[in-house]
Amino acid sequence: MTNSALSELIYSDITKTPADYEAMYPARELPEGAKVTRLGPSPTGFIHLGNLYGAFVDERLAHQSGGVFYLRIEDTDDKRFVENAVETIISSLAFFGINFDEGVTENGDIGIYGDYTQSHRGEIYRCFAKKLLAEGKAYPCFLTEDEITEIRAKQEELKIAPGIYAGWSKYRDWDKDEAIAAEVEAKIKAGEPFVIRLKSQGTPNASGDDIRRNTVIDSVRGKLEVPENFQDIVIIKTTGIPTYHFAHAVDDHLMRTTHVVRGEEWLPSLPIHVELFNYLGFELPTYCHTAVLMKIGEDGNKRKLSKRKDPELSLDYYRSQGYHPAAVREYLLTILNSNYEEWRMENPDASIDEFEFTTEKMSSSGALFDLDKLNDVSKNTMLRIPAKDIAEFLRSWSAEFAPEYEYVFKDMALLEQILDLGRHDARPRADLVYARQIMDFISYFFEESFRIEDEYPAEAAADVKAILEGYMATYDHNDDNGTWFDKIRALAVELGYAAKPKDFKKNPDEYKGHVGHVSTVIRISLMGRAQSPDVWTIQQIMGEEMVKSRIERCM
RNA sequence: GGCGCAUUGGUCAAGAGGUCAAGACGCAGCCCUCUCACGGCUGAAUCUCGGGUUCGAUUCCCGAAUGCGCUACCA
Repeated sequence: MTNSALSELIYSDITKTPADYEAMYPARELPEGAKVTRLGPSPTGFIHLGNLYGAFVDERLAHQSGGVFYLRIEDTDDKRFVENAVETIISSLAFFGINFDEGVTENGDIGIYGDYTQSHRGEIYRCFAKKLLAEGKAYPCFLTEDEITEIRAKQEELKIAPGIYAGWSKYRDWDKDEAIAAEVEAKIKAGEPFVIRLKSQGTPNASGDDIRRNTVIDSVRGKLEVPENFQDIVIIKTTGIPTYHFAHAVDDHLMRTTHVVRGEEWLPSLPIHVELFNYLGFELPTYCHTAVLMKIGEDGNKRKLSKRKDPELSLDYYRSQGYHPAAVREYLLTILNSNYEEWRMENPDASIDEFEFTTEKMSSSGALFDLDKLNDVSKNTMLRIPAKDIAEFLRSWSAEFAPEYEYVFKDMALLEQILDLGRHDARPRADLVYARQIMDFISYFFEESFRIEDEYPAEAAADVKAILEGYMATYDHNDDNGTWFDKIRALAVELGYAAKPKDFKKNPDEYKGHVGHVSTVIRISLMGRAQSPDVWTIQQIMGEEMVKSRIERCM
């Protein structure tokens, strides 16, 4: 039996040839330098910050170069499928501003390079597997799980590399032994299960200078000396479904991907991919192996690493806390490109599209996720978003994650005023970080959530009634900020408090306290807390009626 | 165990064979100030370790340590 006969025996149903697919999926006509990238999530629906991080690289690379960014569903692992995962993936990413030009969408595929779901592409993979079989670059392997375990045990004993490679599967060299050839043929005809393995040309267990290496340029890491592969890895599983490695080679070639962005956990399998592309006669894409994002424990600053299933790292966590997508994007960019932050300081109002993102500026060591930094970036980002937009954002956030705040959105014009408080001053306030925090920050504006949280300052506790009565006696809602405060100062002096904090500090024995203490009494009566933005401005937003009723309530 | 990748303050990081080793977040103090925030100033804090190359290494080389990853018919 020849290789070709074997390939026919196994894949008699495959009538197309690789050339047919090459013709079906011609090279893309794109401007010079345009990059084609893809995101290939498995459909578990679980997206974390790390996925977003990688997706950003893909998205920026493609859209900055006038290229194409497409979504391919990598569902070759049948055990992992979760219902509605695709919708979740698309909507989560869209929420953070990641949009695809091509590939899988909620309403079917877009683009001529499909199908974009790997489980629908079986025929294509088998066609290329058939080609490798016919060329003697792959072989059917009937080793059972038990046999493989046995082989592994033996290899461990010998202290050599585990796995199936030259010398370990008798099916590898079936064509050199008539008995095995006959066995293979009989097994296939009998319908026994088997996998297709790559027949690697590498030298097993070479060491030192004997290891042949290929030079691959990684866009993030620079020059990589990739050792040659010698493992006969599985390319088609018993189920007829390809492994990631094989699907990657076939898909990224046929879909004409130019840049493969993936986490550094793929680095060890790069040798396999180099050999596969080589065998298949495909041009190697440009790889961008990104560093993995790690996490810092919220309790203290213990260094806690984290991969998947960490709720802290889940995208939904940030959505439910109410971080604005622009803030998360901004944060990700600052850790993605070391020169971004600097650029942002120089171009505070520029669109992120104007920033030239490069893979060379990416760090090759993993960054720890830093919540403090996110919060800082967020409050500055919020400053650039109009109050009207923030109000809308909060409303949709509340509808999805925190319906208990419904009352906040009864009067959107009022909410806008509240959110804009102090944001247009010469030195604008940066109080707004994320939705949950904002809800607390503005809670005193609403009767539903107003409550007295802080105690009156000790210096003025005895005079609360006098202060509030004095305040009401001269209160005029039409006073301007200056007049209003002059009255408080006068009241303070009248009651035996220093007009300025400095006076009190100099002669603490001459006064009960200072204006600050007096105004804190007013502040607490109105806002329930000792710290807040400017009282006069808040009063203007609250309106005369609410001001008076709150003060009187405390008298 | 083997292999791969990584290693500049607490965190993110710039950086070049000779620098007082940028900057940001966080922290501390001071200033501004009716509180807070904003802003300003100041400060504490870093080149993982050991060899080598060199007149000189944080920077180049080699080891080690540490961390992470891979070592599947998972991706």
